[in-house]
This record gives sequence, C-alpha cells and structure tokens, in this order.
Amino acid sequence: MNDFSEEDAFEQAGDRAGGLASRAMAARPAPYLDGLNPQQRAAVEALDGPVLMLAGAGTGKTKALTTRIAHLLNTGHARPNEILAVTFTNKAAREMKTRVARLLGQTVEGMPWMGTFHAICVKLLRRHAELVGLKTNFTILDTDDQIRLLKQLIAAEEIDEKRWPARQLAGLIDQWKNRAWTPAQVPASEASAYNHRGTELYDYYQQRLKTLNAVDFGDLLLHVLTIFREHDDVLAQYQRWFRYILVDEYQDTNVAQYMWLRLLAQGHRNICCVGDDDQSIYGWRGAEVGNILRFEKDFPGATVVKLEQNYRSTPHILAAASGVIDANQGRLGKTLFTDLTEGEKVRLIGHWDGEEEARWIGEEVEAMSGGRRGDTQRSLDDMAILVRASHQMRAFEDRFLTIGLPYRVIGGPRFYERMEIRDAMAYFRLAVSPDDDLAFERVVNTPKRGLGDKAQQKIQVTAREHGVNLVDGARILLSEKGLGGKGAAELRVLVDSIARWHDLAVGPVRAAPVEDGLVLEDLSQPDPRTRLSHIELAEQILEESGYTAHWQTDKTPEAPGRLENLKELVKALEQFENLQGFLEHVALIMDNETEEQGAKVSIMTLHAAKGLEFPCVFLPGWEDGLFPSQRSMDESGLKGLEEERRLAYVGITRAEEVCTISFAANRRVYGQWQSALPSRFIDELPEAHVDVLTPPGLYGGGYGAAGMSASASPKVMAEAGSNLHDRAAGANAYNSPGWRRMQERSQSRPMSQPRESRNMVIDMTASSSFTEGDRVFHNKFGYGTVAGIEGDKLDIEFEKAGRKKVVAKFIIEADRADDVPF
DNA sequence: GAAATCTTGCTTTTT
DNA sequence: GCAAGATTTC
Repeated sequence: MNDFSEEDAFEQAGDRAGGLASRAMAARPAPYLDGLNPQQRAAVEALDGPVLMLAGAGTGKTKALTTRIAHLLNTGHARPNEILAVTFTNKAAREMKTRVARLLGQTVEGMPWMGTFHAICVKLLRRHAELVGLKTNFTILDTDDQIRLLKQLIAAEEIDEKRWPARQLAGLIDQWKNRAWTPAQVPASEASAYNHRGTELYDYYQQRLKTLNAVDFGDLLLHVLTIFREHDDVLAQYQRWFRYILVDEYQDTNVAQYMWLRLLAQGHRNICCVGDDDQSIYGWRGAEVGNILRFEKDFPGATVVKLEQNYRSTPHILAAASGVIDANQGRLGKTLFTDLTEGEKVRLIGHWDGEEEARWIGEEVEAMSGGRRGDTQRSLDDMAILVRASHQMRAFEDRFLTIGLPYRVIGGPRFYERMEIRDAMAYFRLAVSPDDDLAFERVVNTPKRGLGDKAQQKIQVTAREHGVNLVDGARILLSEKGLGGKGAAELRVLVDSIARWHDLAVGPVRAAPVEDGLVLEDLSQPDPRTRLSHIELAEQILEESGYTAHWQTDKTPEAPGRLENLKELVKALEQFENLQGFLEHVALIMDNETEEQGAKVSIMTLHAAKGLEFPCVFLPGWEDGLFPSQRSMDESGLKGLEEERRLAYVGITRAEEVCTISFAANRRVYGQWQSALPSRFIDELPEAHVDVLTPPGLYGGGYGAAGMSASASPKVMAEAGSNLHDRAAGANAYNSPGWRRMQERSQSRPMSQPRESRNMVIDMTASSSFTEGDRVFHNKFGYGTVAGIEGDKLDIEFEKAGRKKVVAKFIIEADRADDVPF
C-alpha cells in the first residue's frame, strides 16, 4: 500500500554499478513474448526512443504495455525503480503491477514509480515541497474542502455567491491548473472569467492554500511542474533517473500532464505512450486529444505501432463501431479487425417511452440469464447497461427493483466520498494535525454541539487575531469567556479531546538517545507507552466525539448504513501502520472495491465503462439531445459532437457478443414529457451489421402504433442513414434521408400519443411566438398574462399563483389549454 | 440554533 | 421530479 519505503532505492542513485551490471547482462529467455501478435511484439520490442502505441479497443493494449515492462526488466535495460509508468486510475496501476509480476513469475521488487500521475506527483512533491513554499507534510484537500475554502474567499470578497457560485470558480481554477497556468500565467484572455475576479481569486486561493500547508489535486501536478521549470538541477536528476517512461491512456492527458511528461522524457527520450484517439472522452475535463495526434511532431523519429487486431468483439459489433467512428474528422485512423467470423448483428430497437425501454431490457436480461433466449445461458455478471447520463439509471433501478433483478451500480458515490466517512476522516485529520482548520470547520458542529454560525465566527475572529489555528483560537476564546452557555461547555470538551487524541496519535515529542547526540524519535510510530493502536484510537475518537452516537440516535433510514460504513472505515485502518499513512492513502486512492457476492447486472455510465468489457451490452437512450447530449453540442459544437461519437464508439466496443442499442420516443425529462428523435448515431450504424428487432405485439399499440416510428421504423432509418454515399456526397447526420424522414414523420404524429408530449412539441416550436399581453396557461400555475419576455423565459402574471418567471416551453396559449389534462 | 418550507437548477468524473 | 441549498419560521 505505502510504497514509500521503496523510495530508498532512489536515494542510492549514485551507485550505478549494480544497475549497469544488470543492464549489461545478456538477455534471458523471454517466453512472455510468445503469445503476442506481430504488432504487439513490435510495440514491446521497440524499447528505445519514442514510441506511440495506438491501441484500438480490445486489441490487447495492457498486455503489450505490461509485456514491455517485463521485457525492459528481463533484458536488463532498466531496474524496476528506473521505470516511470503512469496511469490515470489506481485500478489501472494496480492491474499493471499484478500483470507485470505475473509475466515475470515473481513479485516485482519495488516499482516505486508505477502509479497515477497524482500518486507519483505526491511522492515528488513531498521530497521537494520547500521549493514551492510547502512543508513536506502538506495535506491534500478533497473537493469538499476546496469548495469550502473558496466559499470563504468569496464571502470575504463580498461577492454574491448565488450569482457566482463557488463551484464555478472551482471549475475555472481546475481548468487553469489543467492547462498548467499558475495565477501569474493565466492569460489576459481569461480576464473576464468569474465576473472579472477569477484570476485574482485564484491567486488568493493559492496563497490561502500555502498558509494552510495544503494542496488540491490540480496542485500536485502544477507544483511539480513549477519545480521542474524553476530548478534545472532537480529536473536533471529525474531526467537522468527515469530511463524509461510509459504512459497509459495518453489520449486523456491534459496540458499540464503533457508538459510534465515532455520535461521528464527529455533525458533518455525513451517514452512510450499508449492510447486511442478514438476513445478520448474526457475533453470536458481538460484532456487534449491533440497530445496524441501531435505525438510524432513532439517526438521526432517516433516509432508508431498500431494495434488493430481485436480480441474482444464479433465482426458485426466491430463493423458497427467502425461505421460510427468513421464519421469523425481528424482521426489517426485505425481499422479494427478480428479473426472471428461468427456472431450476432448489433440489435436495434425503438420503444414508446423510457419506462418501456427499461421493462424490455429487464425482460431481455431475465431471458438471457435464464437461457430462454435460445442460445447460451449467461450470468448476470456478463451483462451491462451503459447509459449516457446517470439520471437514466433510475428507470432501470426502479424496474429491476420491482422485478427483483439483482443489479449493481458502478461509479456511484464512492466510499470515501460519503458524508459520514468524510466527517470521521476530518476527526482523524484533526487528531493527526490540529492545524487542519478545514477539518475543524467540518466537524466543529457535527454532531450538533450548539455551535452555530455565530459561535464559529467568533472562533474564526479570535484565531485570526492571534494568528493561530482554529483549535487554539477556540481555546483562547474559551479562556477569554467569549462564549457562553451550552456551546462553551461542548467546545471545551471538543478542544480538550482534540489535544488528547493528538497526543495519542502522534505521541508527545520524545527524546531518544542516538549515537551522536539527541534526535527526535520517529513520530510516525505509536508511542509504545500508550499501548493504543491507531485502530483503537480511531474507535475512541469516534466514540468520544459523539459521532457514533450521533448516527445511533438518528432515525433516518440511512443511519444504519452509515454506521456500517464507519465500521468498514475502521476495518480499513488495519492495513496501515498508523493514522497518517491511512490519511495519505485515502486522499489519493478513493476507490471502493467492495465486491458483494452474487451475480448482478451492471449499470453504469459510458464514461465509467471505458476499459471494461461484457459479453452482453445494452445501450439505451440513443436519442438526439440525450445522446449525443444537447449540452455537449451547444457548448462545444462539432468538437462536442465528435466526443459524443467517440463515446458511442466506446459503448459499442464494450460488447463481446451481443450489443443492443435502443431508444425511446418519449421520455420524462425534469418531470415533463418530452419527445425525442432517434440519435443521429443510429443513422451512422451500417445497415448490414444491424438487426432491427420488430417489437412483439405484446406492447400492443405501443411501439408498433407509435406515431414517430409508425412507418419510419428503425429499419428504414438504418437503411437510409447508413448509406456511405450519403456522407460521401456531403450529406451529414442532419440531412441524411433517414434523418429527414424521421423529422417528417415526427410532424404528423397521430393522436395515440400522450397529450402532454404532443403539447410539448407544439410548445417548443411555438416558444418564441409569445408576445406581451398574451393570455397563457401553465400546468401548475393556471391561467395568466405575459408581462415580459427574457430570453427563453416568460414573465407571467398568473391569476391565482401571482407573478412568476417561467421557461417558455412550459407555457401554452390559453386557448390550447383544453388539450392539457388536469 | 434548528426545523420547516421554498427556490433553483439540473452531463460525463478521476485524483 | 427531485435533491440540494437557501430562506423563513418557530
């Protein structure tokens, strides 16, 4: 878990003899190379110089990457601690470690530099913290703390947080950090951000972090980058040290990560980047596809290897995925192929509404798991439902709950993000370091101690006046009798407790005799005299703080679960030597791998599905506006659409054997019914590889009779839209015949459709046609008169409900109100 | 200071 | 339609 001990290997950097000797060693046999195809083998054996491995979905990328590491080690090109191998997630790092170990048939002795960008940066930053004005024991803030800190700054600047939310500022700062801009480097073009105060507040925020001896996630990279840029000697040391650099998911790197890598790679120029431009789906959080597209320019003379043989999916699935991704511009261009010949076509089905879609998928899952769908009986573990947006999950959860189908949601709120875990962690943080003001703020009134805003403000003021941390501030406030009543007594107990916990966690500063004089004892070890393990200490903290009791008396349905989580948390401590080590781990490794037993269908977002594969995949909600997401297209235009298309590609390529795409004509969005057209990506599915499922009559009147799809069946759409000639002739998804036909059909919607959704359509097209004085009707507020128009909102004087501003699409002309139920 | 009520604004998410 | 946050009420 904690690999810091392994760092010692680096300390002996001066002693190169061992390394050189092992490097000079003749290559040992390499049985691990046998199972590779020619491209994989090329990627593994091109050890020196820059290498770009373009690895399509399911082409054995991790295999090639791990074999390459094994090969580097086996041939003596590098010692384990001279290889820098970066991933984005802890999961990927872990997988890489175990697979390298398996290849070499032994545990890899210390690969301390294999990990996420962030984990590696923490290591680097702890060594050189002083170069950016931090102490080596800096704390890493989570998003919660970050927002709280920003809120304080915003309040101090007397900015209206409602108009300029802290989240927005946090997002802005994050983006700037992703681009490797320190406050001084933010370009003038960003000056108008956050009401023209963005840059200034970013600067304040960084100052505040420095005084708190804290960093946020973005800082981990940015600080290290700053150190590299400002201290040539430090950079040179690492450039020399890292003989080989490997990067996973290169298409997901942002500017800061790219610069970081470039600087380090300038030493030996042995950098191997693995990625797939077609799977770049994180542009919205700063990833730059440009990095991978530019690789050959950035690293002249690079070897480029394409892995195109797919070992995952059937030919039809691959063809469908290729058909979709083909529509993107500026790809590096790969064509996946497979040796497989058998396989089902991609299945496409339309539904009347979202509920029916969920019902149908539920039945399919049951049929497949019961072996009732002709062929093989499959485990629920082999099936996944991949959605565009998490709110789509609800329909499936509801449905699966009612039919008793076991499911798991992947990527929900993670364990360490839960409120009770964060609260408990804040107590631990205070015990380890009472200077942690953010932790104090979090728990000072949790559980309720009668210390509200006023009392907290007093503590803040006192602390600031005396220039001390909040715990000491509270202590002073108490001694000055600046606080009365129940709160004072409770605060006294809290402050004393923190001091006691701190002693127990860190131990009093003890002097220990050492050969030449006195040195302080290692404070990271528990004081043997107290004989209190960190686990017992943790339990004691949770008891004495009243936090456990707080949830025991809580009668909300979540309370038992939260207590259970707290127990889990304490249990997780067992794997660590002390509280400090644990806190460090949690700050970076926020994953929750509590694998419950029993086969379950997985439900997750497309983003969460990247890197995973399932025999059967369901891709619901392929409707324009939902997928591709309207917001994506509005905000990022063609770039956004192309990223959505890559998401579609990722989705389809998750499937090994059966891939089922579906869409619904109607869906409830924000409580209102909305009609939607099938996704333009459906038009892009090549007809020859798609099997349109004609829905059985049992949905009587549903799909078959549905207006939208009455005759423009998915079959028609697939035929018309997938025709490559259309695209070649300059037609795009918007004006392909299939698309146009769909739109024509959608105009002449028969009456069988629910009235709400019919009105919705009329409303949307008519929304701009309101004028002041119009008599209108709203479902909830009743009749009223338009008093003003602001963008898409109408200012309406309602007869009963008063004056309100309402989005125009929820308003209809009064004379049409008779169509509206209720 | 805490509970009850009202308003608001809604992708994707890792570290 | 819903959940989180802000505001108002007790």
